[in-house]
Amino acid sequence: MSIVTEIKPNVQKVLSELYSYTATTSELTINTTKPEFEGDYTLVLFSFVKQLKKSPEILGQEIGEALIRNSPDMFTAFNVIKGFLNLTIADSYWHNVLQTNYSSKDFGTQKANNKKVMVEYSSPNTNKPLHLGHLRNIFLGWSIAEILYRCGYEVIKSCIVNDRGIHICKSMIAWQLFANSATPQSTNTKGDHFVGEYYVKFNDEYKRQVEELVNSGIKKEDAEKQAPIMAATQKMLLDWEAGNPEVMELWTKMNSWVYAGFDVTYKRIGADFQKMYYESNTYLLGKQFVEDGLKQGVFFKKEDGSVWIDLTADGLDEKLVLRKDGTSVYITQDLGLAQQKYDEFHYDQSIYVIADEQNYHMKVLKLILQKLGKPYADGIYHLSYGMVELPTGRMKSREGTVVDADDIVEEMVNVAKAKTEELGKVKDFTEAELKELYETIALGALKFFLLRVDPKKKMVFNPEESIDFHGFTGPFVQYTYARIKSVLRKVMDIKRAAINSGTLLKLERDLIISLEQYPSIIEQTITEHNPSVIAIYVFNLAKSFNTFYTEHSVMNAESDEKKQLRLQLCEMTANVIASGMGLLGIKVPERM
RNA sequence: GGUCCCGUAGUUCAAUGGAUAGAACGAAAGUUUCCUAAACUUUAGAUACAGGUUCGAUUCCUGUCGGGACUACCA
Repeated sequence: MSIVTEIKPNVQKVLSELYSYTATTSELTINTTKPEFEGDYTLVLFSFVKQLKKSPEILGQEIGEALIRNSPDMFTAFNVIKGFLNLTIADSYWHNVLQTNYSSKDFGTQKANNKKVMVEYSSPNTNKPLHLGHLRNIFLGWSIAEILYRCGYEVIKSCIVNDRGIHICKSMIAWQLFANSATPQSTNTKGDHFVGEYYVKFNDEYKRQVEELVNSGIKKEDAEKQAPIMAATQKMLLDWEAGNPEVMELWTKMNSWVYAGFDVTYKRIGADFQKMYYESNTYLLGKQFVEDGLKQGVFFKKEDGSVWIDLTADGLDEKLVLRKDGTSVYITQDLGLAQQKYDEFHYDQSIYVIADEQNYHMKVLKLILQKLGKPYADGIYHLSYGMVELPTGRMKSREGTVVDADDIVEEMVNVAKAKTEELGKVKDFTEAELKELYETIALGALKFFLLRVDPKKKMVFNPEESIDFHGFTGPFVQYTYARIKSVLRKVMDIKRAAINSGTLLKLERDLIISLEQYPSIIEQTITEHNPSVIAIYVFNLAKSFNTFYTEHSVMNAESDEKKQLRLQLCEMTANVIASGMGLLGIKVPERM
């Protein structure tokens, strides 16, 4: 139980005893005490002033005295400033926190809870390589899955691959036209990049053809339809839908190139999936919903035969669910896929990591499922995240301003290498160890950078400035860990006795207080679906440790008791850093 | 037009309605005979604007200005 949840019943008891007032837990506001005041945690008194008809000063005095009287083991001092009751928690309490948890590797995590949750993330198109936006998605999805897993959920990571449609045909057509049978192997190109090149070639050629037609006097709108390469693409899509063997073969071949490329990237950045869905298999799903929906009166049919749902009462619009030609649209497929996932896994929750441009779409999806009375509808959660933008604005593939995922990882690795060599601290590492270290630091920096911001908010990535290993970064936290391990390596053989007494110094105390908050931080992360809470926490913890470490020696502590205490502090800090970073998908190096 | 999101130091990000709005980078100045200086310490610097709600507002409400997303029988 966290210190805050322990303080609350004590306060409730006091309020009841002194004033016969019953306070609910949520009425009590308890914050950490600001550094400029004396105390560890602070009870905000203003909310009781009116009901209890006493001044904040008197209330604070009376409550403070009663708390110490009732629980001298927990509270040792208090002071009242304005409407704030600052409480000092007993050293013995903090000692106990440390003693109980310092060697635990899974402090803050939880036992199995028999809940099953699906996390769908990444969800790429198979016509181009992954970019920075995908990385935010992937790191977020992986992290939230890991956090839930470590907190007792059964987690199924899934991915819906957008492997069909007009955009896929575009790269296929361009390959037919321009590739001369070239392959990733023959050109020594990573498969997803190889296919992506043809997607770009398509657009270049398309633009050229449209321009040519416009110059010959055709209206732009018509030119866009008439361009031969576009007409060929449209035809290919029809052929694909008809199952034309030649087209299917090309499609299979090119997609396999892309998958081989994705696999390399996924492996390098540590992404994994238990279940892959392919849109080519799911795009016809969902039609059963149309029947059911019409029968239930949730959907209605227009004169032309198209089927709709009226969501105006919910503040949304009318939404099409079936075209007049009887084919399904995107939302229909998603209805079908949600059902298929449920049939397969019977999830309690289904989290979709999808960019915020689809907020409306996801709202509609959930709403329709609720209206259809699907038992799994309420468990659907859209983990919406903002776009990653460049200083110049939004990334646009057509303008070539997309930051490629593989490129940025490689660049980070190069910086990690250069910086490591410059510092020269690991000259005895083998080649393999160095390579691993560079990857650890590079991905640590990148993941931390993308995860430290609230997912809901859009963020800016500055290619020059974002590659930084100082300050609020992954490498800063990793470095703190490496330093601690360096100390601990030196005392491997020392037995650590239990330390239960002794006055804690300010910086020792600050560190324990911070460590104690870790479980609550994880809980907050889950309720908010927001890993940035952990990133911010773990950074502050590292900072807190560094301040302590600079000020107080561990090896040459004032007494053996202090030395033991600080070793425990070191070990617990290292464990929490490793754990927290692990929840973000970031490794921590023993040395760097 | 309608719906929704966002405007915080020069820049990138924080702040369950709580104290004097925190960090980081950048700028300026310091710290190493001592456990890793990828560190630590200090200084300067911000809530777009106008109202309202209340003991108290960056946070909630209204309006203005500015930015973005969505609003396809595209996915």
